[in-house]
Amino acid sequence: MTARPDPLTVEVVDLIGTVVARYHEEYERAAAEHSLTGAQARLLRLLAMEPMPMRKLAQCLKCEPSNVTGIVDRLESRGLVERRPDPADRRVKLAVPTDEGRATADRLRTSLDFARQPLGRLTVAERTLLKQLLQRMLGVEPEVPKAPGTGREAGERRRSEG
Amino acid sequence: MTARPDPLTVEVVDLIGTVVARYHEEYERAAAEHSLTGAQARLLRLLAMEPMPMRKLAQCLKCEPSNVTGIVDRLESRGLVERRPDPADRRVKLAVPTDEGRATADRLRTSLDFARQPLGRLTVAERTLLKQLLQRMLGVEPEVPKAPGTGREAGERRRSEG
DNA sequence: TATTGTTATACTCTATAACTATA
DNA sequence: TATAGTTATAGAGTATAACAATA
Repeated sequence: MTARPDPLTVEVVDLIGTVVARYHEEYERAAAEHSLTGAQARLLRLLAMEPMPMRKLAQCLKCEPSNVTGIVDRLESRGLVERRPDPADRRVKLAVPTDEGRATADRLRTSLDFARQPLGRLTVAERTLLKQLLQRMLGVEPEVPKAPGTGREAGERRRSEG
Repeated sequence: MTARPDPLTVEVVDLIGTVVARYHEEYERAAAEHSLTGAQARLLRLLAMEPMPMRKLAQCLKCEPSNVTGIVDRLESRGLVERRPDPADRRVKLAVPTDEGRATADRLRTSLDFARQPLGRLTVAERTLLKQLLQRMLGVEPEVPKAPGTGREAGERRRSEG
């Protein structure tokens, strides 16, 4: 019967699944509003933060470099991205957003009000709490571990599944 | 400029983005382990919970009915799913998992240890808290609102640091 | 030789529109 | 007429393999 985790964990996982689904719908919707696919939107947002070589784009997007060629092609044909030679290494092409590309990326971010909409239901205290829980869940170190023992070290482990 | 939300909200949104990315990687990886695509895995898991007509599958998957035809075709050609006529309405075809399909769906669920892995880092109390926060964020009513004030008022704040 | 980016190929997913067989 | 499912079509993303230019 492939034992399931305890009911609480299942509930939380289901909730996370719902969050994931909504996040994606929202992302695709926002991208489509600008006539972009999800992949194009993700690539454009990456470049808006920092221009980079094709190879690095592939790493960031976790896909094969050959795919990046096509996605950048489509963005370039719409005047949102440019390919520039890297003076230091003539094999490398740097993908750089045009001014219009940057503007689109900016509007895209604004459209992504998944940020504010659902989170708006939470108080500041709750958001802080959620942040801490997600950080712990993801194994991310809190940014300011001032005190040596940040609170919950090994003391209160409590796992509940088989 | 397009004013950004406050830094705390941005941080939480970024964390949620990370959760979403990991969830997807994990899902695709688990599906690939069984030589399934993500879409095929999602459809098969739906059917394992409850056989349903093609039309309803499309609604659940939030895609066009014509897509479902192809996905079911591929699963059927591998012997994981069957199409059965609906006695009540001869236009309708019910998609039903075969025994092997059910077994695959079950193994798939087990592979999805995204469930236990990251959540294992949280104590039971933390998981409960996370559940409540996500429910509030998603606007989902807690399932047993016995008492008029369901609890998450101001009384039981419990943060573990900060 | 190794690396960067591209091309060629094949498969899947996706939406749209037109078709069929039922209702 | 309306509905369920399919087919046909086209575009996009994906991985693999082979290739050119450069290192």
